[in-house]
Amino acid sequence: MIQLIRGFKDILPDETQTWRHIEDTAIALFQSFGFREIRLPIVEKAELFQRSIGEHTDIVEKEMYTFEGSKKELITLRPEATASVVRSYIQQKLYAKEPIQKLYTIGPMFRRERPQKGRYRQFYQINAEVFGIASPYIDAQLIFMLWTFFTRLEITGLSVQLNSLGCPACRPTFKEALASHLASKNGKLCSDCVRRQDKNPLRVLDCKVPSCQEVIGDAPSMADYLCEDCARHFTSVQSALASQGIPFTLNPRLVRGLDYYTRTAFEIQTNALGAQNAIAGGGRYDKLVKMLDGPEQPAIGFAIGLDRLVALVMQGLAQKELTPDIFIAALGEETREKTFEWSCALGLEGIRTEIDFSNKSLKALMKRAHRIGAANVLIVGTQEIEEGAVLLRNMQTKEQVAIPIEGMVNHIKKYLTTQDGVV
RNA sequence: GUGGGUGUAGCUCAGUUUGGUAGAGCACCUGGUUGUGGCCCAGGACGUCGUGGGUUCAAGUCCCAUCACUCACCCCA
Repeated sequence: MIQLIRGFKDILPDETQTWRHIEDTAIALFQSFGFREIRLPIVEKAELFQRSIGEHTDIVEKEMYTFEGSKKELITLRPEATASVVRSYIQQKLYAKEPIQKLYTIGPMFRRERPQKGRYRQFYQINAEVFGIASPYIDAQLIFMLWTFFTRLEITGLSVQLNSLGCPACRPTFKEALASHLASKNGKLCSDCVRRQDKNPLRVLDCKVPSCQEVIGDAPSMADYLCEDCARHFTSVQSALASQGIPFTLNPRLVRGLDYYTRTAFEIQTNALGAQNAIAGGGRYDKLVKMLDGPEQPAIGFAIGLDRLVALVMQGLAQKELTPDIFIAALGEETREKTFEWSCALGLEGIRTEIDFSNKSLKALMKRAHRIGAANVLIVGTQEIEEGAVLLRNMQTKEQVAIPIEGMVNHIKKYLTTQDGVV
């Protein structure tokens, strides 16, 4: 037996309803906030991610699926969407027509990590990005939209974690202060953090090793080092969020995994999925467009982890099964031609119809109809065809009525609507 | 990449300690009811015991390897 690849998964019909529901909810909401869909390739040049995400991030160092293309250039299965959106914004010169672009995209991402609950090597995200707006109000609006999204999905147990990562003007000062603090605690850091200390000291703030937690406890906080502009921006975001009643927690240790973030960073966390508690995250990346050879345009965006979200939604309400309105129980080969024709005609009318083409006893057919949850069974034997009327049985009330073959589809339509009215 | 747990029927699992004819419940099929579902009763089908090797007269059971799933570390959505 050929099995699927480690860390990948099939999404079966029992789940796809939920996926579609979530995607529909997101699309409807995002569109009301002025977002338009963009669809991008799932492969890009490796360089795009190296330059945007950062050489010294775990994603780039060890998690990307990279292979050699025909002209021996390195090609990567995208590990995230923002880089591609930015690339497209620049390459297609979307800014020329209108610098302000609000875009969303839905699709798979790939990272070679050890699979775990809520973590797959191919995982799905809904991304939303806003280009060309520097105002803190868009930060707040984006978070407001994200919060509304989860509210509409009736997800509970969520929190918004908020932080500011500063900008190139103030972050270096903070990095220095942090580095000297860490250096003073030499010997108390875990091996990973010793490595991070030089390359990316901010990451140490995120470490969960108890001994590191101690060191972090009295470490300097970014909030104390924000420059005037960043501080004002951050305050405005907070008051705008508060004015909309969005509950948020200031989390000075919230660090994004990608190097391109500046200023506002946020994450939506759940308490219901074990260790994989982040179901959405994002932030501002004001320098990235320029960094990738585009114009100087500010930007902000977020990503929602669909796999985890589906798991949450499935924990809640059971999804509605799509059950047949009509099950055609055809008795014997002599009825096949007619019942086949009717099943097509009913399907055309939007009536969910199921038919069994095998030669089974009526008992077996009734059993199957019951099993798949059919609301009604159309019983058709040679006798019915001769008499010009077939039997329609309501599986719940057990009531059976004769339906004339002449104009049958209309009769059934009428019957179903009165049925809905009664129920 | 590191550590723990688990792989036996379509599903949930027992059997592994102490090697000796592969099991239960649910689901499925047939019949009881000659053309009517759910409940009941009777019968039936379904397994290379994850895979490969080894030990043994004999392996689901012991040993080695390997794969997959799973949880945690790590990372992140």
